[in-house]
Amino acid sequence: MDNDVITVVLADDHAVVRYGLKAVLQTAPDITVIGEARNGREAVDTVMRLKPDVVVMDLSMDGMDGAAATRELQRLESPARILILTMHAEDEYLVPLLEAGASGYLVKNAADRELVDAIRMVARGDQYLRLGAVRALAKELKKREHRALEQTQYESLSDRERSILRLIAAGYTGPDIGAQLNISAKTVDTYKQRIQEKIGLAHRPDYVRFAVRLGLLDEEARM
Amino acid sequence: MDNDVITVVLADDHAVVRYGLKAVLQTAPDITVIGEARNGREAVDTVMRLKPDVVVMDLSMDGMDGAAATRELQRLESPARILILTMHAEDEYLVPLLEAGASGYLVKNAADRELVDAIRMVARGDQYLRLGAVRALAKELKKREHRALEQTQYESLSDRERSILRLIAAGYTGPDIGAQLNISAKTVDTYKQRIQEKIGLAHRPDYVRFAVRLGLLDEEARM
DNA sequence: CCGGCATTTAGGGGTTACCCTGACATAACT
DNA sequence: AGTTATGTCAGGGTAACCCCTAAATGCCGG
Repeated sequence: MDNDVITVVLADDHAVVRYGLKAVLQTAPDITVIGEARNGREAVDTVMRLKPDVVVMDLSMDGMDGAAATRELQRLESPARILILTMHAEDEYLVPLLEAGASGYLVKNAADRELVDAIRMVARGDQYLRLGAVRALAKELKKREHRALEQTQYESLSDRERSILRLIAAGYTGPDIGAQLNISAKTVDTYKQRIQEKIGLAHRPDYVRFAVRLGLLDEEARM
Repeated sequence: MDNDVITVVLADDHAVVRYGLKAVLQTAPDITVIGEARNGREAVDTVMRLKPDVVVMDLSMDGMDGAAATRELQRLESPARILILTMHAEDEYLVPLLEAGASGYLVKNAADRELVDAIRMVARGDQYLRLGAVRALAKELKKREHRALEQTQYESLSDRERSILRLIAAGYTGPDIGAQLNISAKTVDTYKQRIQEKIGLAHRPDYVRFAVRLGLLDEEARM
């Protein structure tokens, strides 16, 4: 857009972090902070209004988070480059962010210099990724695909089938489940067969693994 | 120590956060930042050298974390007051921190004003706790006690008994377990009874809840 | 040194749960 | 009106579960 100054909008729900980022970026004469946002919603509004070259966005914000805001921002006509900041090296968030259209990914404890470099790189249109992030990419992609498949399968079940799946995984017997739901044990049998036909869960270990991966058992076990 | 100026040391592994904190604290004339540290180890050294009134410490730092550094600092002759900063409202860390000797606990997205107030309070010797943190305290204490009890119970079992417990919770039948461990299904029955006698797990749902709370199922379900 | 005590192993027999096949009712969508 | 999805239930054979009893091993202490 302009070859002289890189305009930046900061999005982070912590005022101290925004102060710190501004302090760092003031040391770079070719970078100017033209706006700030306290959450994803504000970030979208501010970016639409100010049209910066780069958005420096926190990964975890209340309300609309960094990933959702990134997706939203990519819908604009001339989308800004987006550089994601994250507190720790949580590579499991990398894939959906890149899918959402982020151009870079940086840990907050990186050197000040690294932030400035990253902003310049994404402003030029390059991607900025830490070493190691790329390695985690392939592994993570596979895991997410499989988890997404299972989630879809789970959602394809009817309400009753989902209840029976959860209760079987939690270890209840057919008759127990019938008593809890006020239906016959024989009816529970039928749901078991439908679940097997639909998503292939045959024996109890299959149920338990499936439920653990989708986090269905955590709620039941908390006191 | 002195009734005029509160001396502060900042400990956070993110330079941007330290910049931001300094910017906020410069607005308070009665507070002076006299030192900084990038991790728990440095924090201990710096505090021993400078003897500040208050240490503002990040919860999560590489190497020695905030909790460990807090414990360390409490060993000094005239220990500084310690104010813990945390990124999100993770109340589960509250109890060990207070045990370690922290005087206050503050989320980073709190208003700037709140940080200044908190520093003044802990400098006076008062405790600063967010509302809700105290409420979470009793609940958290109970949960920890119960979890510790269950962990002790689990460790009181023999190796074989632990194996059978995990496999039952994972959903395997007696004969399946026997085949996996090369023992008779009848032997598995015996272990079930012993587990019931020792820690009171009678039916499968008891096994599943127990195993979920101790995290025994997570490893099995990961692909 | 030997007699409890914990651990691992196993069988018999009664009760219960599981699996498969088949069936019917309602609502929704075609 | 016919198909599909969903919720409900039953019968009967096979398999698992539960309770009681009991053997062999190994270890620690009187």
